[in-house]
Amino acid sequence: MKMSGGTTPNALLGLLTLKPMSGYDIRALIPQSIGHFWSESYGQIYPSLKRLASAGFVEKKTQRQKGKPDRHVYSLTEKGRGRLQEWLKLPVEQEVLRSELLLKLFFGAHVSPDVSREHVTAFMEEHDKALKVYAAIVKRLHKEDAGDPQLPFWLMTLNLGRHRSAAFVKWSRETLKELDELERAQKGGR
Amino acid sequence: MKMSGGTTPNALLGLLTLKPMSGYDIRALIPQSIGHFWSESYGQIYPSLKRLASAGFVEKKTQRQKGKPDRHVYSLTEKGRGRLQEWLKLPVEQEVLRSELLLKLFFGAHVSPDVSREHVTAFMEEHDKALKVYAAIVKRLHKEDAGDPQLPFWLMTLNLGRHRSAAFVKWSRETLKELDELERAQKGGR
DNA sequence: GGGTGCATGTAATGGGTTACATGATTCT
DNA sequence: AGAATCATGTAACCCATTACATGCACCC
Repeated sequence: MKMSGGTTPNALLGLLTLKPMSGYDIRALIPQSIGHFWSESYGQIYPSLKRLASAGFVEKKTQRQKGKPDRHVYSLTEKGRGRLQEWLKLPVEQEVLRSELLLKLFFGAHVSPDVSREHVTAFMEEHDKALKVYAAIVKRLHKEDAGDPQLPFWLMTLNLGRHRSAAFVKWSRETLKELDELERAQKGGR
Repeated sequence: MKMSGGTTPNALLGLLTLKPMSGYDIRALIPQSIGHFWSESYGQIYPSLKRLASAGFVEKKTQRQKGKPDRHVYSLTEKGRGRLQEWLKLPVEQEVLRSELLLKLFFGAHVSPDVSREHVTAFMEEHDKALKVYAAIVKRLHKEDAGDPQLPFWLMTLNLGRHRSAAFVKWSRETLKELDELERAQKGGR
C-alpha cells in the first residue's frame, strides 16, 4: 500500500510502457535503454514487481514453459500508467555528486603527483571510451528507431552523457598539464 | 580489524591531516572543504572514528569541558598516515551515473513537453547557481590559502565541478530549444 | 520560556548489490 | 564434462541518512 518512496518501481512502470515483460526481460533490456544513467538488480526488480502487482499498477500473467521455469509477464494497467504520469510530473530531487576521484585528488599533496596523474588518466580514458559508446548508440538509434516519437527524448539523455564526458575529458587534459607543472616546480625548487 | 571496505574512514583520515579534530568538528569542516563532492553524516563519522582509534590509525584525547560534554579529539598517527597514503594510491573505482532527471526525460513522451521543460529548467538553474558558488570559493581560496601546497589540488577539484556544471548548463539550453521545437512540430502537425 | 549551539552517540530505516539456491536445456 | 542461458526468488550484507536521546549554557 505504501508505494511512496522509491524510484525503482517507477522506473519499472516506465520500462513496461515499451512492452509487457518479465523481471528477467526487464533486467536484460536495461543495458539497451536506460543503462547509461540507471541500473536495477534482481534483488530490487522482483520484489518491486510483486508489490506493483498487488497494488494494481501492473497485471501479472503466468506463461508455462517446458523445461524452463514459468515466465511471469507483467503488463502496465491504466492505473499504472496514471501513476507513472504523476511521478513524471513530480520535481526531480537535486542530485549530489559523490566522487572518490575528487576525494583522492583533494588529498593529492600527501603522495607523489604521479599517483594523481594516474587517477586522472584513468578517468580520462574511461570517458573517452564512453564518448565512443555514446556515438555508436546514437547512430544505432537513428537507424533502428527513426520516426519513433520517443526518439528525441532518448537522444536528449544521450546528449547529456556526451556533454558530461566531453567536459570530463577536457578537465582531465587541463589537470594533467597542471600536475606536470606542479612536478616541474617541485623538482626545480629543490 | 577488518577496516577493508568503506571510503568513509579514509576520508576521515584525510581530513585529520589538516588538524586534530572531534567528530563534531569534522562534520562542521566538511562544507568548507570536501563538501562539493563528498558528504558524511554523524551516523557514519562517530562509529568510524571509534574503529579507526581501536585499530591505531588515530589517537583519541579527551578534553573535559565545563557545562558541555567532553570533546573527543582525534589526531592522525603515523600508522594512520601510512594507511591514507596506501589508500590514495589504490585505483579509483568507476563511478556510475544515476540520474532521476534522465530517467524522467527518457519517458518524457508520456507527458506534456512542459513537464520535461520544467525539469530541465530547474536543472539548469541549479547548475547556474553552482557555477557562482564555485567562483566564490575559488576567489576565497586564492585569498586565504595562497601559498598552501595543497591549494593546487583543491583548485583542481573545484575545476571539475565548474566544467561539469558548465556542460550541464549548455546541455540544458540546447535541450530546451529541442523541446520547443518538439512542441511546435506537435502543434503544427495536428 | 524557548530556541540555538555545543557535543556525543545509537537505532531505525531505506536503498541497493551480491551471493546463494534451484533446475532443466542447449551449446562447446 | 562443463559452461551458458533461461528464470525465479530470498537472504545476507553494505552503506548511508534521519531521527531520536541526552543535557548544559547562553541569549532573546
